[in-house]
Amino acid sequence: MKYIEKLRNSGLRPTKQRLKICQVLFDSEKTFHFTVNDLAKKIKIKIDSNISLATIYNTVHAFEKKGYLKQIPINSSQTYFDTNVSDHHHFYDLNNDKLIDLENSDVGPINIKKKINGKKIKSVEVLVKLED
Amino acid sequence: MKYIEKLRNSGLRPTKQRLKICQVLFDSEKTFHFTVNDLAKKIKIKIDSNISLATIYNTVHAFEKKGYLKQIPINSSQTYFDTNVSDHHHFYDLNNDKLIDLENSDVGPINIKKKINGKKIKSVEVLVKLED
DNA sequence: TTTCTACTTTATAATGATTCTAAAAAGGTG
DNA sequence: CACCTTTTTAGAATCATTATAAAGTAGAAA
Repeated sequence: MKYIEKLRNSGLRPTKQRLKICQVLFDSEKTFHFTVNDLAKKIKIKIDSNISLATIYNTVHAFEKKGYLKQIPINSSQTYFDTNVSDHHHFYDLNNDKLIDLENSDVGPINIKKKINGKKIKSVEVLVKLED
Repeated sequence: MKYIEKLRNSGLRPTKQRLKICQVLFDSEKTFHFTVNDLAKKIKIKIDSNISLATIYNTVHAFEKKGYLKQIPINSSQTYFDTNVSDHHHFYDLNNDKLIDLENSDVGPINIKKKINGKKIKSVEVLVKLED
């Protein structure tokens, strides 16, 4: 099945639970943003099965480390993840805590002129806060 | 004293504790980044007095709401604040969890081309992740 | 298939930052 | 000073996340 490779690449055995998590994460047409709690609910609804939070955390973190998921840099009580792993940015609507993708092409090139000794840039992420 | 106005502007009475917090936050030559825990330690060392965490949280949040402090958008178990409230950005060194200011002039203009219906932009923040 | 071992899952406990609470203390106005 | 409101504080509560350890499963090898 198509998710086995993704799991193995992430250093995880393809178990029933993990394949179900993959289904919810990667089977949908559109990418989406989620917290671990959101994901747990979605799994319960879509797959009608209870997977323990520990397993979900474990799987999500492995995917994140491997680049199959991205963490969204934002201050919130929960950690937000994105199934869109392309190079892009976010709007954050302060009035309802919703995130909206901002494509790279909608921001234009960002040129970081300052260099830090011995360090290289891993990512450049823009967060645009919105209000009414 | 110079911090009384800042406190009153933030809707807070100038109490002994809050004036001490102001001293540590705003008396230094350079701006700095901190977590509430960092700040509590700094107060203990510099002012040699114990102010309860509840009071520090309360004061920091009031200043943040009023714009005398900024929250730094980043995923971390603790919330990071910045006494530099000018329009600027950050490097985040993943190897040691340290933040470094990135002045606006080191990034160049950022042009957000996408508009969201009925919403206005409150801030545009760039986070540049660094690694060895 | 059977066995064996390492990896998984899970419920539950532990952790740690932040928020809440309620009683005692302090601010500040008259 | 008197009074009332705000504040401080220690400690409890909350809540996301991580750790634990016992029972289950994957998968390689015989």
